[in-house]
Amino acid sequence: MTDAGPTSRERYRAQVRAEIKQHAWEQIATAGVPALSLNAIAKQLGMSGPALYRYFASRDELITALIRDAYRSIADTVRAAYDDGADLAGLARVIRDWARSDPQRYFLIYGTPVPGYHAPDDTTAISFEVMAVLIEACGALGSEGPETPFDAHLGDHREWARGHPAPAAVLHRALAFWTRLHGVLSLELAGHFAGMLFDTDPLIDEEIAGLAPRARG
Amino acid sequence: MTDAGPTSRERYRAQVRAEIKQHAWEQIATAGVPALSLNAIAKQLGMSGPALYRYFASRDELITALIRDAYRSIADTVRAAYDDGADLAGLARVIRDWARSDPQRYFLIYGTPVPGYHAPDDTTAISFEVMAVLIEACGALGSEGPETPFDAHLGDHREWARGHPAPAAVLHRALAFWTRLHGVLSLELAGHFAGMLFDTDPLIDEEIAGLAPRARG
DNA sequence: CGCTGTAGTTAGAAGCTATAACCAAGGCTC
DNA sequence: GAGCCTTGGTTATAGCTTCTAACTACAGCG
Repeated sequence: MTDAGPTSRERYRAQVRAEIKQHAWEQIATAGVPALSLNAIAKQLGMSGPALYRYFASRDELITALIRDAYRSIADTVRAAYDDGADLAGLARVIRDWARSDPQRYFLIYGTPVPGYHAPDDTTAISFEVMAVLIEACGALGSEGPETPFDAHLGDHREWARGHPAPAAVLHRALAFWTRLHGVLSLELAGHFAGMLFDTDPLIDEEIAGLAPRARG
Repeated sequence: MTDAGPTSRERYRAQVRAEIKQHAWEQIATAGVPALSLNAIAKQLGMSGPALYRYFASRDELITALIRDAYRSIADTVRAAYDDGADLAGLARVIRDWARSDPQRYFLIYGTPVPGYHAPDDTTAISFEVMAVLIEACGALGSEGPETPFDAHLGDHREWARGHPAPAAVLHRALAFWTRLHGVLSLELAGHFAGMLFDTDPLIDEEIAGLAPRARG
């Protein structure tokens, strides 16, 4: 009992902040980030306008908190799946399920960037957690086959992988996993496949399966 | 001289509309779509507020016009490159150059969707122009190799390609070209490779080169 | 010359973010 | 327990936004 834990005020504050974020997610899911209104959230919570600024200093700070939570959520999801023994195909499946469960949350991370905005450092750290899992999962596939020029280039610039000691071909695969999955997923979620009545799951599966070493020789 | 051509009023109107869009593009490029302000544009043009509504009925209508122009621009760019003899690698190059020249314009088409918004029909028609070029360019690669299950699935659902008679494997390749290129490009333009000091061009080149028939067997 | 339609104006409603000033109540210290 | 001080809430207000309404002036056509 050296630390008395959160005080009742702290607990209340955390509770209200959570409720605010909850309503914010609902607004974003139904109308997108531009329509997010602090005023409307305050009314929904029964308090009037500026009271909300006691909990979030600005609209940007609220959105930043949402972005942080989104990163945390996908990183935990990917980590949990990997610890449960998921391979690359399995990781692709949990990520696409995560994205489809709330497309606007996915786009909050991977969608249109705001020119001025710079994500806080800790979110890039969380983002690397995901990349670390991908690299490990790609490493399980082995790395025979000749090294391409781009492999060598990546091997010389592995600061983006925090200097991860995996073979360059593995880094390349992790990167391609990310870009291929995002390519299909973001176009699908953005509705660019609307009117295209095919099933996107097999496309994702094939794109990911194509990352296996022999297919890249 | 059966048609007297545009009257001076029509020419003036078209001119002002063009100037409005010009300023809108500048605002979007520097601050993103959410910061687009009709009021600010009107002031920049020396007219006061509501005058602008004589030219665009609403903010949404202006944005829709910009979206239409963006689609028109990329379709013309791709078409011109193809007519100049560009292959898939060349098409990838012109598209990525087009996107990098104005990332926010690219994201206006392929970025975060607004939940309620539905693009007008003619833009999807323009979008198909691009797809038609991609399908033709992919057809030049030939289509030997076994047909995958997803190939067959695509062949049965070719309404998205307006019933284009290309072999299913070719349709598949055009689709993968689009998703792979968008995957790398959108992550790069969104800044998710910031801090990753490698060159993305070779990654795009390899992803596109990997579409060649023998690599998919 | 006169009429009509168009381009512009100002005023104003409703909404937003955000700040300022104020008030009530809960918890900590003495 | 009394008093103070932090915290959570209020209302008022500034300044911005989109957009409508009502009005004016002008340009072009018959």
